[in-house]
Amino acid sequence: MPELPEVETVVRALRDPLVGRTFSEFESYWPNQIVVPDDVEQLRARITGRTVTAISRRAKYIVMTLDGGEETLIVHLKMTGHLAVVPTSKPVHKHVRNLFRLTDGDDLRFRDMRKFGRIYLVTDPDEILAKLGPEPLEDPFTAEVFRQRIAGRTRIIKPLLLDQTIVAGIGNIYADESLFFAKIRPDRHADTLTKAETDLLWAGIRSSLQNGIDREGASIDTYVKPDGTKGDMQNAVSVFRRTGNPCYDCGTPIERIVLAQRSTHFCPICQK
DNA sequence: ACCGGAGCCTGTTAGC
DNA sequence: TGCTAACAGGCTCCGG
Repeated sequence: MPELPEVETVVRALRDPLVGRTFSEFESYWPNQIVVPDDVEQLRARITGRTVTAISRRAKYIVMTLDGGEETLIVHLKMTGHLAVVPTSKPVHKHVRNLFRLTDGDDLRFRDMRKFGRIYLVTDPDEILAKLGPEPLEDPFTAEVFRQRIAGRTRIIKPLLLDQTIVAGIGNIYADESLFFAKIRPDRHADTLTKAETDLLWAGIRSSLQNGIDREGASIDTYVKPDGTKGDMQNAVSVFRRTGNPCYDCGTPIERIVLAQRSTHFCPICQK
């Protein structure tokens, strides 16, 4: 499941093959993934002839700026999305849902087994991105800012971490890993955390996400890098999907519970 | 403010 | 062995 580190890895891999390239055609095999504009024809008309001038990431969104500055193409991979630049001559994989043809013999292909991924073409990116909380790895996101953003919140901490308006980019894997780092049980209510615990959680968010980026993502379900190879973060998780296996710190079997309809993994001894 | 549930989806897996 | 049902989950919307 692509979260911030996985999306960052995808963006870095796409930058070289995509920036400077021009869209020449667009083919949609599953138009439901296109949220805006309303119809495929409009999307096709607005991107044809446009050149990608920049690609970046905001939370889990991939943001492609097109020349002229009037259009921004935004893609969210959700659960099983996979975005890659491949030669047009290559057979189209059965899970390719939307295909952007480029002028020089390549395609930007959006593969997505479960069709949860979303495509947006907007003139103002804020239409999609404005509601997001701060980027957890950027300088403005200090421990102080984190404390303020959860101040007064009574919700259970794990679902709170998954709320993209509080902090952007954390998903199920890195929420569990951050809480393990901070030795906080995922079912604690946010208003019971001490300042020291909140600071530790802030550090846990930063270090687990950075570790994920350094290892080029966690290939636990279907996630692979644009070139099809696996990331390495799945080999470095402390608790995620390790149910029943011994905690690396104390040997106690990792437990699995469900919080807000999400499977949640933690060490019942290390995490208080 | 917060919670729970439905919906979007399909490949994999658990259970009969 | 072969079938069905449950499960996985990021995000949005709805009702309470």
